[in-house]
Amino acid sequence: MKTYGEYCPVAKAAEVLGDRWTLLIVRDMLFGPIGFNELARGLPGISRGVLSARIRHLQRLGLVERPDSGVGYQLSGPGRHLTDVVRVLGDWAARWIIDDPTQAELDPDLLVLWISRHLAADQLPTQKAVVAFERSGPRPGRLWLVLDPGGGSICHEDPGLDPARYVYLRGQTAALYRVYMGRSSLADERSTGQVQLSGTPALIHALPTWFTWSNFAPTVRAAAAA
Amino acid sequence: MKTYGEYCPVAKAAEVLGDRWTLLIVRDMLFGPIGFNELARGLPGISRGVLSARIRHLQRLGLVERPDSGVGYQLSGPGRHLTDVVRVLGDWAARWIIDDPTQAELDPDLLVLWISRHLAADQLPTQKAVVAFERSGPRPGRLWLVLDPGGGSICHEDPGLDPARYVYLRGQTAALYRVYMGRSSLADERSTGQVQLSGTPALIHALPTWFTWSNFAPTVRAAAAA
DNA sequence: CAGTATCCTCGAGGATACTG
DNA sequence: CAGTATCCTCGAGGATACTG
Repeated sequence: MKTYGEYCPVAKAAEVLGDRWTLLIVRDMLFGPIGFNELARGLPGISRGVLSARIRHLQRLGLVERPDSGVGYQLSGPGRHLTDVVRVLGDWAARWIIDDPTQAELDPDLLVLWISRHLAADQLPTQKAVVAFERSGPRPGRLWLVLDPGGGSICHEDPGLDPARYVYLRGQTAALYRVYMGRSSLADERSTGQVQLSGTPALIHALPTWFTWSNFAPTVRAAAAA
Repeated sequence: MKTYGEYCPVAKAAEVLGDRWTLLIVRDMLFGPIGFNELARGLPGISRGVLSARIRHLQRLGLVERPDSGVGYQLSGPGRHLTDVVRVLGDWAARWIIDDPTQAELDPDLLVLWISRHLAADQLPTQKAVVAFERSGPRPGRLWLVLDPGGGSICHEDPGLDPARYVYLRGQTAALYRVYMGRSSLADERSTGQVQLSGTPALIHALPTWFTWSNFAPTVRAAAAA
């Protein structure tokens, strides 16, 4: 990283975190240990070379380390203290900057990935259940999120489980992004028909309890209320 | 700025603040309205073209505006909320990153500029007083800080005021940087002879009350104590 | 004081293919 | 899965001189 040559903590922080992608890598490591390819998947557009260089740089600074398991990476003690930094940056942008998503930002894979990273661990179905995301609009497509008490996993093909364990979530990607970011609620989007749930009634009823949505949704809601 | 194409507040914050120099420009605007050349002086190494482009960008985003006076720039409402962001970033680096200054970071002009921006407004001398900074070491030199109740101004020539209103602060730049950043105290550096005060006794006695030092000094001290 | 205009270089990083 | 290696381009931004 280019330095500033200033003996100032703000300049130091900018040197450490100011490289392109670095802050987003830290953000994605805040959820716990994560592998190289999983990081790459969550950062569309990053090249493998850059991701590799960033991780090595963060390791050299002592902010990222190998987990005891030896696979993937995790934040070190000092790195975990970046939680506050990421939260404050995100809260600021959620309050003052963020608008509706642009067309280019409507990445359905990323959305489902993020949704799958924000699950209510204690509310998940005791028996495997499948949320089938079906997006309408310009580029229709499907994704399946398989949930069990241990968490969720994303499939690009129908996992082919018991049909009674499916719930279908249909709508435009933009509508689901709004729900995720706290610009609207699932209930609102359902009542306006932007998002439709179908499938097993018990699962339709339970689905809203599974997702906790974006960490910044409360701030977005507070900003909208102000 | 390059975008990330992600609908995420953290990515948005990184897009807005992630350009080289931007965060430091915001930092220097947090003290109140400031002019173009004054900004450039506080950011050694920035080119006038880049500074101009950054300011215009921040204006377009609505984070920076012209003060009512029409001269210089100031943060807007949303921009002022970056106070938290800058503080958290700096606190993190002050706690986990910052070390003693490197040789390249020992810029005496910048140090005196920063000292002059952190004055205890209600403790300043009622009559003009001059702090003459005399640095020893590889590149000796002098700077004069003229204080009055309205604040301070830096001179590169002896302002030639009443000699009874002078206090001389001698030492190596590194020692004064340590004091500024909270890695040591003025009293400590004086007791070890790293910094020497001479001149009018009443001013020597009063001098420690004039300076509040870096905003991050308390965090640096807390980190050292831990 | 407060910028704008021009030139020029270097390196950041995207794309891609490859390896263990 | 987890990276490394290579190529290539483009644009960021430093240096400098100039203007109102």
